[in-house]
Amino acid sequence: MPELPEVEVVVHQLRLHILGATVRKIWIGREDIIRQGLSTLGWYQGVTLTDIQRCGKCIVMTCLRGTQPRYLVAELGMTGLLVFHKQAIPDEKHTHMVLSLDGGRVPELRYWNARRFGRLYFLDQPGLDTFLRRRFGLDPFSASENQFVSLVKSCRGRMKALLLNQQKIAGIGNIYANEILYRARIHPHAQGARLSKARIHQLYGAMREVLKEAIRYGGSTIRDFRAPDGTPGRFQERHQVYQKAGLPCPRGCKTLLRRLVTERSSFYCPTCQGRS
DNA sequence: CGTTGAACCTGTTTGC
DNA sequence: TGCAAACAGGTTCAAC
Repeated sequence: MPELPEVEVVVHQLRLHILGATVRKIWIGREDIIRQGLSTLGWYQGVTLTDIQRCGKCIVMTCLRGTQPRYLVAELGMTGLLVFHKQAIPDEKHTHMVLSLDGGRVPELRYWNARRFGRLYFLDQPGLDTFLRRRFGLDPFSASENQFVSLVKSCRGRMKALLLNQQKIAGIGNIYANEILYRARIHPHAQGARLSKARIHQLYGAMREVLKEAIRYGGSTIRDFRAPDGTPGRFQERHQVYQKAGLPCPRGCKTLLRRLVTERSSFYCPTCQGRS
């Protein structure tokens, strides 16, 4: 569910509603949802949320107590949600954390996750630095075109795999990898190193356009995704290829879209997205 | 180092 | 209808 655009939408709403709020109480449903920092939980009582950012697909909240910062990092995985009200979640049994807040526009923030592929991390500054360094490569919006060209040129593997590799470029998941490659007319199995500079230029533009447009439409809701206020995304209405195998190519080339089942599902047009 | 596939979980959809 | 298999937005680890 949550790839860069969805996380960006979440962060935007969190900033509007809970930035500056104080954490009165933290309720944890099951402790194994916390991958790091369980023993530091007590420290967070009374902290103020002074900054909220997206890093890759993670939400990073700065928690200040006096002048000391620590961080709460939420990883959503496939089914994770951060929401303001219980009405926004399908059921109560997968709520794993509730922050009770003072001084924000909403009284609480809930972390819900049915499949529990995502986790929570309570980190100090060095812990956060290590976490970010080990995990995330270039950011699609901060990376220059030259940096992106070097990255692609150094890739001996498949382009789809490169776009999904968070340590190389952070934030893109299966939906947007497919949509980006379709827009750039590049085959999911094209070898990065063999693409011309002109085609990498296309890809760089397609990546930023698709992600930007998806943010503008509130992300994609396939099933569970909601913004914190409960609003579903609308970008799924604009998907060109994702989960559309068997339908005609939207460019009108009369070819039927296909699905490759190696790795994770790749959806593409065999005519528009020629190899290499 | 790069690639592939399985594993981690739960829920929903599909097919017999 | 009933049940099993397939599949789902992600990450990580082992094996090659």
